[in-house]
Amino acid sequence: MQKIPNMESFARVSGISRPTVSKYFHDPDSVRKSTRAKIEQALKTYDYSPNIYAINQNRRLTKTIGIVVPYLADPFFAEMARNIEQRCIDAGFSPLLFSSHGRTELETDILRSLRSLKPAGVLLAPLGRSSDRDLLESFCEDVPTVLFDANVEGVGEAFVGSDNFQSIPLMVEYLCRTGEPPCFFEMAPVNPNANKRRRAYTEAMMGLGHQPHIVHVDGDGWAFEEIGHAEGIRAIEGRRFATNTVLCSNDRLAIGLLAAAYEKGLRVGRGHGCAMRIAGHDDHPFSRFTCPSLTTVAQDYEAISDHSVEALFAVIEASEEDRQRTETLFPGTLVMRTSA
Amino acid sequence: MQKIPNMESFARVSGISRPTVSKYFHDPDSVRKSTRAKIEQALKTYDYSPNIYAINQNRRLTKTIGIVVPYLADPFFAEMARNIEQRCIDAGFSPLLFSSHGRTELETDILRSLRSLKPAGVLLAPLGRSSDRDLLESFCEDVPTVLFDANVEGVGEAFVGSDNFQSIPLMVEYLCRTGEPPCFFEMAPVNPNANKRRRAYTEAMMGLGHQPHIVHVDGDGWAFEEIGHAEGIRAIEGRRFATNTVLCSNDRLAIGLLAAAYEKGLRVGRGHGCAMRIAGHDDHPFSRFTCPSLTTVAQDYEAISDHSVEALFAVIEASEEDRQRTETLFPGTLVMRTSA
DNA sequence: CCGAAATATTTACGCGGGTAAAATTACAAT
DNA sequence: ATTGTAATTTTACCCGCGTAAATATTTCGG
Repeated sequence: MQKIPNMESFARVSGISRPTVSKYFHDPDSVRKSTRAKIEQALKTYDYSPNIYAINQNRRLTKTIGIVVPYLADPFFAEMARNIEQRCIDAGFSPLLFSSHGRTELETDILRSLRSLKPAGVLLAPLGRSSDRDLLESFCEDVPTVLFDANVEGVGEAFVGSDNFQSIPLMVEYLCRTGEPPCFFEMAPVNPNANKRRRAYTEAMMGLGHQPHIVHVDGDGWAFEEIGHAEGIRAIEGRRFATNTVLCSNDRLAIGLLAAAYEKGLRVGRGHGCAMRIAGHDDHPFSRFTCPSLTTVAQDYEAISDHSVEALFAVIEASEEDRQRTETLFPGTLVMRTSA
Repeated sequence: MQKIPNMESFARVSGISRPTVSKYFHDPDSVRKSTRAKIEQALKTYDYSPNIYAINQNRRLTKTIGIVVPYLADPFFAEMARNIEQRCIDAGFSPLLFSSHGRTELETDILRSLRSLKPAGVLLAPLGRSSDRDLLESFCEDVPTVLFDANVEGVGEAFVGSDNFQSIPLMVEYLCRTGEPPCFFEMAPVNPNANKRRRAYTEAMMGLGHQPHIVHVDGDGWAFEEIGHAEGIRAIEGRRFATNTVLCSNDRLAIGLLAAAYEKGLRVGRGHGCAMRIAGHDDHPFSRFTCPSLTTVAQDYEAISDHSVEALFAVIEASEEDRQRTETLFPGTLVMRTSA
């Protein structure tokens, strides 16, 4: 199949003028039927596709959409990104995926290069605490941006996430009802969610008339399992868990703690002969396959990603005026498995 | 800080001609020192960066590098991609990351749009069996491509992966030496590696004078843990494992089988009181945190990604002539944990 | 079959910057 | 100071396509 270098030549061989061909590529239905037939015939005979760079250079807003997640090696974000990507494709956009890998410099680099790509919009799950707020703000002024997963107050056109103040009490209530009230196992918070979860835990416990017990451990970065494991062992050895039930700030931490308990010979579960109960939060894709399987709260991945995308499209289509920032929180659902 | 719309204006305010500024942006050292100082001074005073689309449109080879993996929700590929991304950035390229999500159509879509991006090169971990070979071939003719993880015979400028015929025998030998000879637990192969591993297993067993036992289970797609779990339970119930030791085709399958064994009340490990031993292959990032921790063969992630990138750079810099296709296999190392 | 509105196509120009070749400059050696 | 040469800078002309305005064509009521 003969390759055609540019639209000019392609227009010539299809017997149509170049601008009409250009119209066709933007919207095949915008040209006369007979014209369209001619073009599509030519498309079968010759190998041609418009040059992406030339297309975008002279257009005010491109068809690309940036997706930025803090840590792609976390299957939670990988799944989320997958969902979002698909929605964008379905809507005729070209998604570009970036991961900050938990590093502030990378996030800023990504935003910088994203800005020069002039994307139609960006879906951003920010690092959170360690994000460069000034940069974020100025970025969001240039590019329609929807935040998801982690909120940064006042930044972006919308925020979509899950409602920690609903999900954590849900779990606390369940744990209290079925056994000893839980301690809360957390690490240094990487984003606002962690803080909210701690507060939600404390409030829920107080509400039920129990004394909250927070086991706070050190550890930086995104190697949550590692932290949960190493610090879990230390916490167990130091008898830092006041009750036999531990609610972890997230599933990955719980997976680490599960490994710690196993190593220390503690049987985890709610049956007889079990020394401890462990619960998580997020319904991580691997939580079904831990031993024992992890009782957790499922975030509504799909609702969050779907709604994020829709919110972004709404912003893109709306004019500058209606820039009413919205925050949407989805409730979690209890996933009872065998660990608690 | 005042925004400057294009290079023309920027050149004017810095008192230099546009083409010289253009040169500067390609290589700051290629202009006279005094010129560079002027430009960098202006860069501090005004806000300007060249338009990406305009830059690339008229250049034969861009500075973008495509990275394509079959399934990004698999932390193995996520880690790999992270590594590769970083190397590309360090070398002054702009990596773009894509995931086929295990679907052939998506892989072809990605390759198609990648081709029109005119990337300097592409690092591709193909789906394997379900890849569109014709498309792959024609793609590789247009774009310098290095395959990694899964090979497609004869396609691309190079292949970099791990040596299944070294790693599997390593594990088989270890398992035979320390207990009952292993069965081999596998699912329908998604790529050539799976086939190689089965053959390597069979040969290794024969070589040691043992009868190979292959437990082949059904299951499509990339939900390996799910398959390992569901089919693992059936295999255990049906007593399909001829010995108490199971070598899984990969870690994710092993994670599923581990969950199955746990549910069936079978204690896994090599100590007394253990009913079975389970080993994996890949050293998946989560394998350290399974219960019990998974004995496996570590693929040399870093070596593979590093070498892939270097191979690609070599191809990019070399001329058309020296297109000697190379295959590089890295050996695995035994990671003894507690499951076998 | 006519004429006006609605569509479709063409004309003409611009976008932002790459890059060969010409012109200028710098620098070292006479 | 002069000259030769290498390094820089300019000149000049593209690239491939978007898009407003002008023109042509179709559609359709009457």
